[in-house]
Amino acid sequence: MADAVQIGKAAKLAGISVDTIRFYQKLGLIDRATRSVGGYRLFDGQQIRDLKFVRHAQELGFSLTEIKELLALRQKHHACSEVQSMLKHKLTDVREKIKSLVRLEAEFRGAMRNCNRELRLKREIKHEDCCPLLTKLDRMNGAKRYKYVSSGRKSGDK
Amino acid sequence: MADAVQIGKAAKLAGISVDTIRFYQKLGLIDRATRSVGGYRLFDGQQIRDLKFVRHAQELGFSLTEIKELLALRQKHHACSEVQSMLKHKLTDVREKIKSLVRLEAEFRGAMRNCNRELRLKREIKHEDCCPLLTKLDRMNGAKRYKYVSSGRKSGDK
DNA sequence: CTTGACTCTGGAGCTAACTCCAGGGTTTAT
DNA sequence: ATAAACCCTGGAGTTAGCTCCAGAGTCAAG
Repeated sequence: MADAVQIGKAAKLAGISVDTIRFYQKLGLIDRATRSVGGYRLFDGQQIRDLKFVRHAQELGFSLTEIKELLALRQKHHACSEVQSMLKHKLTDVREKIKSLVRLEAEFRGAMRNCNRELRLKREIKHEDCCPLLTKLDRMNGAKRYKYVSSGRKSGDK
Repeated sequence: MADAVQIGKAAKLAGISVDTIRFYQKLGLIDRATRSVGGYRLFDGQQIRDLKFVRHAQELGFSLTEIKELLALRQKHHACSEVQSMLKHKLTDVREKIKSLVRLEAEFRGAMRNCNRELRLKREIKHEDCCPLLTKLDRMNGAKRYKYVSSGRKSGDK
């Protein structure tokens, strides 16, 4: 049962980088890591699971701060209502994002269709009308502001 | 037609902060701003529209870098195919995000339902089982990694 | 001609979430 | 016993997208 692995292995198992694990530890996200005689961090199954927990929660749109709270809630394993209220928030969030994105998708699809059609009729039109996307962005009636970032992991992903 | 406004007014009209406008200008997003005798920036209708364009494009998930490209494409108003390819990319992006979020929403809803049911049966269960969300995060089979940020504008929004 | 509201510049600071580095120690295999 | 492959710490750097500030100039009103 003493499945203690060093940070490199842990990183591989959890699917994050060594530096990131250390970074999480600095933040206090995961702390109770034991050390080997030589001072190496040793991670057991539970801690690997914690790391994965962090990753998954991140995928679900929780910030590291929120994740810290979640982990805390989990420690005192109860407080269902607190988790619930975070959940409710997140759910609202997520629904808004979905709405915006669905609308966006439709607009993009529409823009593409127009674009294609007009490319086909190319010679007959003034070219400024060719890119309805740009026009659309010009005219857009401001949606509720939200942002998301393009999913680029810079490296450590190889 | 000479509807030239100063930066403060422009900011209000475009719905962004003065500092942000200057920041965009530094980035070269919008540059051809004329100046008054005293050196004040003056924005005309087109530039206000440009600023809104930036804001809208941001809402749609374009990064400032991408927006710069979009604006460039717009300048040479054609290059429909280039816009198209950005569009295609974005569309894929957006679809992925929607898929993740929809899955996420379902999970959240499920978690909430469980949570409620179990709260109702409270006395009969061991409390550790109460928060299926946490369990779920523990067990999750890693979705494709992506991130989005919670839509907080810090200030300048008042 | 003074006051107050606005604007200018350059540069520092901020948040999130890492990422990288130097200069060292540890482990393991040969 | 020495090299290769790990690991350690502390701290600096990165990216995106702002936000804030000081010190100074501009403009309109009274």
